[in-house]
Amino acid sequence: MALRSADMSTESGSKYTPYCRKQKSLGLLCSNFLSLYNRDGVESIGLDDAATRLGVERRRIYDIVNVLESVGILARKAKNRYTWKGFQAIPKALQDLKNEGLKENCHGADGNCSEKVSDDDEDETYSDTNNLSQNNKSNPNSFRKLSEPKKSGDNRKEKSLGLLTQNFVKLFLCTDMELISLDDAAKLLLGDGKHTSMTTRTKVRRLYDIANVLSSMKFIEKIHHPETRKPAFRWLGLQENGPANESKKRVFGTDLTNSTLKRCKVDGNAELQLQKQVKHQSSENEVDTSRTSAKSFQFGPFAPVNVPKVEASGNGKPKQVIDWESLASTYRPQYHNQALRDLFSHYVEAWKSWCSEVAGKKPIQLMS
DNA sequence: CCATCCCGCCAATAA
DNA sequence: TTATTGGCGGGATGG
Repeated sequence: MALRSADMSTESGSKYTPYCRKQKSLGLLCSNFLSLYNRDGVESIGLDDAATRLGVERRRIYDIVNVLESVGILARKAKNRYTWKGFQAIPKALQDLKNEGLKENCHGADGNCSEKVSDDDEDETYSDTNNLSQNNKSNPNSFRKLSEPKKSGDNRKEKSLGLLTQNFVKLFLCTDMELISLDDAAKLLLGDGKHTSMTTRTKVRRLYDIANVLSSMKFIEKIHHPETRKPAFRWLGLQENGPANESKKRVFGTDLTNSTLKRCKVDGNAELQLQKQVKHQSSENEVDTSRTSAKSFQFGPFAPVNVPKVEASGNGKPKQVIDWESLASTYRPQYHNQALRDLFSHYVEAWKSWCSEVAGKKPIQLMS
């Protein structure tokens, strides 16, 4: 149902939709997802609900959810159902990842450790649904953890987006590499040299997906290698090193939220055709009329936060961080559902929560 | 050109 | 069986 695509028929006179790819990116979707569910008392998230409200196919929700789960924000509860853990769960999840990575690592006595972390099932957040040991005989391998079985005839779980995400993150957390290109990551993560062609290609594709999501959450950032000119990613999420207490101070760049509605390119007003069903009833989660007013933050009278390529906007300072609110508002999402409308106002709050709950500490640059 | 990565077919898995 | 999950790679988009 709802085969939605670039469709420009029906009226040969209207502005044909240009189809801006960025509007459909996983990064944007992630931002929207986060904004949508970071609200007050969200505890359970239904995949169908998410897909509907975000206006995307189910498949994309799986992508998002898998990577978010890898970082602790979500936890799978049941079929079609995830539990919202929130940003506060991130630090621990990352710490766990780091520990695991460190443990699994350091194989050889060599100083150089090119890790090949591989399988590792669900992260244990202790206080969690402890499933009963319901292992049936028909599952040969259920107990296996360390000692990478190089004969990975394993299930396809090894290739899951979630695991890839975790391993990717571990790379940043456990290695001294501060800049990692996706190509290198792919080679590193798929261990031995059994590829050479499409294997890497495919892996890199997945890493792009992951990187987009992680970027939208500001865990990583894409930059161009100074010398090599090649694009790579740098970790800028919170890192541990907080001895016992973490300072709850500022995080990444101060946000300046401008929620100026803006669109990507030509206005696509041909999107009302798919409004055949306008059921705006709150599908599943009851929408409580919580505080929606952007009380806390005032939108700075900011100009045109451009997005990726800063190109001399009216701003004199070339220093500029891109945060996802701006990002999201810049690319006018054309998902239907007017729930999206509130999202924008909630971006600010979401961001605030994120800042206060998580003690990001990498003192990345701040403008001003 | 080449880096990026969306779309959705269709196969594993779960109910 | 059907429904849910989600690898996987073609090929379009954007630079």
